[in-house]
Amino acid sequence: MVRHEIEKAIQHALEGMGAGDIAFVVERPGSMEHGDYATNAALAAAKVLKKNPREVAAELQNALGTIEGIEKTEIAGAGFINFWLSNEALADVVRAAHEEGWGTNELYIGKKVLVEYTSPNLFKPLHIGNLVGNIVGESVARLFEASGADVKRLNYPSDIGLTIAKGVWGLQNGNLNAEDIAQLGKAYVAGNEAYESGEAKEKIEEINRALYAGSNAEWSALREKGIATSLKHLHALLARLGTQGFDKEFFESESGPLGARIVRGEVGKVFEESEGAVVYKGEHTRVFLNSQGLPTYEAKEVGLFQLKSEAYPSFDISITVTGKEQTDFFRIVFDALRKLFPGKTDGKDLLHIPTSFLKLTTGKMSSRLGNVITGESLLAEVTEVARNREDVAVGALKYTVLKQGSGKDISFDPEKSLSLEGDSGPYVQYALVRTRSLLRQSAEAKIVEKEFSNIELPRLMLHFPDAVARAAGELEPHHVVTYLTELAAAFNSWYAQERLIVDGEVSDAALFFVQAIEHTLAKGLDVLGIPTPQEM
RNA sequence: GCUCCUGUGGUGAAAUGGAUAUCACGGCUGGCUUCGAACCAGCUGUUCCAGGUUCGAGUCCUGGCGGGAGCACCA
Repeated sequence: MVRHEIEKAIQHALEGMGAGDIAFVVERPGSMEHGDYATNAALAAAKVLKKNPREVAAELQNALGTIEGIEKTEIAGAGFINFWLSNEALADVVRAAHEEGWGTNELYIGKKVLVEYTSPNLFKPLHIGNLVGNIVGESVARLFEASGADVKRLNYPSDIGLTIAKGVWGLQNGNLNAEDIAQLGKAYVAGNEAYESGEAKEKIEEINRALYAGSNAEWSALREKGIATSLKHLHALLARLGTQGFDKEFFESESGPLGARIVRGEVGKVFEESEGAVVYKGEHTRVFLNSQGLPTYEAKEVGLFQLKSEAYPSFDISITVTGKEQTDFFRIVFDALRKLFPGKTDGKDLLHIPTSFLKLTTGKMSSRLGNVITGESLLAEVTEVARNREDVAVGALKYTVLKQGSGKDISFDPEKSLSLEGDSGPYVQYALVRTRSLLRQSAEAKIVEKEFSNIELPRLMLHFPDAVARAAGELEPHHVVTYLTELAAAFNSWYAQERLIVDGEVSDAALFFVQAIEHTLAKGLDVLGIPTPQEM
């Protein structure tokens, strides 16, 4: 890596100038006019040396000597030093893009990372929020993998509780088939209505208690059947979204009782009793066991953590992806977990990734679908706009979710996200498709040995691994999205001006170059979990 | 009320304390006998306000104002 060579040279030069311990960065400059890399080292050193920054820059520039791969350096602005790669170094970038490990880094090498995401309510259709969590979680998992980590994908479905009881009531009352996903959905809706209206509130609560206790064979059987149907359907839908199978699924029916037992054993130590409930007093008080002695969401997290650390005792980082409204909740729960399991949490990272709300902006869609927008109906709607291409629809959806930093709400307009013009998943997919189309057609052309040179695109490709590394380090996939859009735009612009295949002949060097772009776009999309179509 | 998040062109976003704040949409203008027009080329800004820290602030700090979320037995 040329960047490391630059860093080494600067460090060495600074030591010679008596400023060896200052912090500096070598980064991508804001504009390509400022070279391929820039450093603020002289600005930082000037402060320590109490000298004029531009003088320090000149001194530093002289002290750098020759750096492999660097053709030119220049002092600019307040005292930046800009670096330009040599043509040979840029050719190396194109070559590197053909290698297996292109775009990977070693940020998390040797680390075991647990990523829990999606976490649906079984019996209920996958909700838009679940969809967002799935998209973010999958990309984060892939970013960790690209950074050398051993990733375990985890799912934590809710398989017991009021939702399930409503569904079981609906199944029984309507005599519906628990093995049919459509009928299962109807059963939940019916149960929910009956509960809300008061028509069967007591009955459903009775079912709920019986399911927890396992005291009614018929109800329990309906529950089991419904769960199996629901899970199967869930896995099929997630596969369509490009989620690789989960390594493990933990269920609330396991985590609840386990968590309750652990919490009960720690009353008077980590937890205390208050108004008949068992609470944890952290930043503020949270209830872990309610006054009936039943585990709340909090205690279930305790059980879940126990299950996770039994399955993967040597994990280094444990991540939970959920809606951002749970941020505060997780802060306190993680705090409690550290007190509860010091041996299992010391030196480990427990992280929560908050996901944004997806706000649909078209009236058309919400009116057609009503208030409840399921992940599946959204996907169907977007697919229709995407000329019936589900892979393009998935790309549009995922791009929209991943293109911005976490914490902000996402406005999603199915029309605009699939607009024929830029800044969308299909835009990047389209650029990729063009490279692939070029490569296909080149296969039928005569390959000739001919010079080919393009500086612009290799200068951009140079920064691909850094974009992935930064996204992985910050847990912010949008850095990759931004980068890919820029690369796709640069490629499209080049493509509009240049012809590759002329009179049935194509230059071997040009072909090699297009392959490099194809690899970069494809690997970038892949790390986001966005489909990489052959044609559109 | 307390706590956390957030405020950037008409709209949606980007910018690890750095250089002339970068893209996209919409709008206007032009481009398909051409390797794919889901594309390309061109035209349009008080970073909410006021102070402060810094060689340098959209970014950090303080105080306002606006938006969102969370604050005891739901998940």
